[in-house]
Amino acid sequence: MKRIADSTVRRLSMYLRYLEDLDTRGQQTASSDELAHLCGTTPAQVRKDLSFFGSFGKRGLGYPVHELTAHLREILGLQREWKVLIIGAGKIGAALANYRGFRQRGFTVAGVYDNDPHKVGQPWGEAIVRPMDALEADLNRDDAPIAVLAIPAEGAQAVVDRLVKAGVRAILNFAPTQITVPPHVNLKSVNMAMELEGLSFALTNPGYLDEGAA
Amino acid sequence: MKRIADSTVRRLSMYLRYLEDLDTRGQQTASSDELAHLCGTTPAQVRKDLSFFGSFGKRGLGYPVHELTAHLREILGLQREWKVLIIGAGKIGAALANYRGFRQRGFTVAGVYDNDPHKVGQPWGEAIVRPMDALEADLNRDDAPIAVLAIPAEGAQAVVDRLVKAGVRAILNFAPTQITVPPHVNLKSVNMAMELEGLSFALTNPGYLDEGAA
DNA sequence: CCCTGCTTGTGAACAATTTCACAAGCTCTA
DNA sequence: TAGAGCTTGTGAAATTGTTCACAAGCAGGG
Repeated sequence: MKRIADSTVRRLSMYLRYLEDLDTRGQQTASSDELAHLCGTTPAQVRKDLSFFGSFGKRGLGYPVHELTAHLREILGLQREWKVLIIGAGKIGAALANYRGFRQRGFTVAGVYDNDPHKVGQPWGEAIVRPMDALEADLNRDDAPIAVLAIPAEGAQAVVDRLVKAGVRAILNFAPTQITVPPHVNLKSVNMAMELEGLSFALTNPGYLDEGAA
Repeated sequence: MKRIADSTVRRLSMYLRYLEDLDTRGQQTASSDELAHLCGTTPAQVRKDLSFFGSFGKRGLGYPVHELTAHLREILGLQREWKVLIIGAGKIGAALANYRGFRQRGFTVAGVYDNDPHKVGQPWGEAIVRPMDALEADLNRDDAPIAVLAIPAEGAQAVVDRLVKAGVRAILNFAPTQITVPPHVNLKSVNMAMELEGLSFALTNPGYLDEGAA
């Protein structure tokens, strides 16, 4: 019954990635210290993060790698398959679909949608690009719960509204604009321009100092 | 002399985007309330964020759109041109380079690098893909301060080490792996798999509840 | 010029997250 | 069985980030 911080979930995801590595290499146990070093955090943080969900470790020994991997997969909801709709048959969507970790983690592309008549009907990975207008009908049939929004900012909100109305319950937004959704829908936004501007800020204001404008 | 939170910088970036919009539309002033609604935050947050850098508003009126736009550009270091190296001539790099906000904000692609002999020498946007081996020599010549890492996880750290040694001072990492850099180098990581897993978690554990494992 | 209505700027209160510090507990050895 | 050496799990403290609440200040009207 406890709220889990977003940052915690992101770290869990990272723990999982490295535990999988260790597991493949046959390592039996890993200490919070080892995990912390791999993931660039602190041992205390690792222990606290995991403790929200149970006691998975053995004192004096560390965490059993294989078991913890399974627990994390379950916590993150990765034992099942997630169908993913990709909205926008451009470079970003292609990058995502090509990414092999995508499928390894149980995410499969259920469909690709675009407005551009030149793209509609073209093969795209293992799918065929479908017209945006088919969204609603397809959704009723397939019931894909996650949508990746990889279209320009203009019109993004309108597409989101359609997705939400059609029953999508989670959206990963790459459009560089603010999107609003009803509270029962989960939204995450990734904004590449924003990240670059963060770097620009850091380079311009070394050490994050306030230059005292006036 | 005050530390600025990462979240604050991201919001500044968002304020700038919407202020530019308002400015193009000829709007003279904007209140913290209006900005907050556009950006999905609170008026108090807007005022606090801006107050770290000065007093840009007029009480009773709001903020002068055009002026504040200029101030934010300066704060974020966007009056100058930033040269960006793209490491990895794949889909992600292409998505970034294609993105029009990229150039609008003063980021220009200074070079694209890849190891794949099939890609080296090919035209790529307005650049020509160069071999990874040319990195060091080119950097001495061009001195590009920002690098975008769009290569697989394997070998990412090695490439980063080379970039750092060659004088790169900011890195935007899309490789799904933990990267370490010396303290004088700025690093931001974007991990698409992690974001999707965050959605999976949210869908699996509605309301972010602790299911009380045992 | 004074009053009303509105909006900023900001210290102080609050909330969330991270770090600390240490008791509890496991394994191995003798 | 007792003791040494580790490492977990977790309340409490510290730190970091957000929200509140209100005095200060500007514009416009009478």
